[in-house]
Amino acid sequence: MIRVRFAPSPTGYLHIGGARTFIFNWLHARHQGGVVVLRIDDTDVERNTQTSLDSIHEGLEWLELGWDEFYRQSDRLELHRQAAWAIFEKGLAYRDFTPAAALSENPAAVENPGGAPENPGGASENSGAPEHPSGGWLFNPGMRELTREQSDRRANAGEPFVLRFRVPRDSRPEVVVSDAVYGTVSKATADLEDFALLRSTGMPTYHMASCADDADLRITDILRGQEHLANTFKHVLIFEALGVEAPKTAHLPLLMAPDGAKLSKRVHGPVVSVTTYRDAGFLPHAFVNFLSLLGWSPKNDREELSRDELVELFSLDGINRSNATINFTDQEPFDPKALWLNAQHIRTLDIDELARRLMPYAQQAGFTNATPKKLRAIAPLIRERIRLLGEVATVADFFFTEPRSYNPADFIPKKGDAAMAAEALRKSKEVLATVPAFDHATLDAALRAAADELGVKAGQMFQPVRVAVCGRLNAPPLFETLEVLGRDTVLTRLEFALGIV
RNA sequence: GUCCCCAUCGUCUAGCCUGGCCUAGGACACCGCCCUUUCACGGCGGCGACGCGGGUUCAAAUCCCGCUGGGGACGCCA
Repeated sequence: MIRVRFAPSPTGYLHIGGARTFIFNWLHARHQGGVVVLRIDDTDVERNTQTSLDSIHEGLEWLELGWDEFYRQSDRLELHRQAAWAIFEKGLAYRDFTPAAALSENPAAVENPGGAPENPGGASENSGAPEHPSGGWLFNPGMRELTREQSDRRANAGEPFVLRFRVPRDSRPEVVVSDAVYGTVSKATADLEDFALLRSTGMPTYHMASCADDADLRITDILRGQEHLANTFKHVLIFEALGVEAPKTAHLPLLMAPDGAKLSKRVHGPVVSVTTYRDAGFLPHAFVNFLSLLGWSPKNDREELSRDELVELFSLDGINRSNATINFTDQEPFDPKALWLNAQHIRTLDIDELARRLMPYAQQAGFTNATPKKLRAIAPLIRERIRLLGEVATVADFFFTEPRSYNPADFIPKKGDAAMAAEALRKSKEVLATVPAFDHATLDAALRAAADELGVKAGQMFQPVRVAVCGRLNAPPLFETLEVLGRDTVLTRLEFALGIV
């Protein structure tokens, strides 16, 4: 049984990259009838916020995909600590008593945490910490060699320490990872630093908590962003130290912003937030469909895929290795392809569902008279004309409110003048006041006959009427629109327009 | 700086592993035409890419090497 997990840390809202990782996990699990675990990786007490946790839930729920099991790492700290000490007992980890403060006093360590010496010649005087022959911090001096007795004595005396993994640089040349996407990737142990397992506060680090939980929750497959590929070497070491089999991994290519950098909440702002998509009127599935195509392909030229098709077609083999750029600007926050896919999915919705999904957006637009019945009547008229559900506000406004600010020039038909427009309006009003029924067929016949009588083309007849009832040049088909609006409203607007032309 | 990864139209991608069917396919966007009472939908067509340089081979987008470019990771963050 496949078991996957999505493990966000509650330090910001759910963004597109996180959503995609979740979607891939979900698809991978559902494809083979597996289990989806949602695990909140909240071991960084300093940065966790309830707002963020709520945002993650809100975002994931909106996707309408669901998950099967839920955990919070903060509820499982004892497990993580036990795992860390078990590694210590095996001699595979050691206490590092180097004060955290000493490190932050070192300007180079703060401004240049990567370890690249700004002044190579003076690097050694910075800390005296062992560095990789070609740069890069490996471990703090003296700590690795402490005997168990010395270590215990200092710990018992209350001296704070962090527990570090003892990377076996002497006994083992490299760590090899077999990734479902990137293939066999290896890293020399000489390039791996002694990473922390437990902080001086006793809290587990991400590496420790993540691995201990993956083992305990029997996670079989890990799908996550490629930024974690380098961490995987450390994790392999932890799993081995724990004596468990490491889960299979599949690292996903990163989602990039148009500026070329990794998508980030901090620099790219709300345009990458899942709720921004929801609020604008994306259909959850269209959003899922769009993200599923970023870094993955069914390889059969299909793009519009239903949820079942996605589950059916999804395979790790279809995941690419190169990063994908998602297009957005401050003015247009949505990738044109996402917009197109959303429009496509809107068109496949049946009218009742479309009307139902339109309701919140109509209310949001302030259309207090929006009823399910009215939206049901309008939905077919705008289904092919909106890309976002939120566009109901601008495309269907005249169904709910009186048109304002007419542009008199709009009334003038092609190859016509104001007199022709006024004539068309007068005639229409006369005909529509007496027409036996207010339905498409009757309206069509009556208005065309009226145009003939006036000696104008149908288009010249319809344009002034359309502008009178809709307030603008471009609108849904005229007869259906008149039908939905009803005779009284239409007559009133025609009368009003007559006063403008 | 060190390590790891990546490299096909503006963007998302197919093709690469198992060289020839590739005068490189699809989609979005853009442009044009058609349909049409406007808009939209739809249909048709156009524009547009194998980063560079060496190899290997009868033959390379596909294999190898180098270069360049891009990204990521190097924390008592995740």
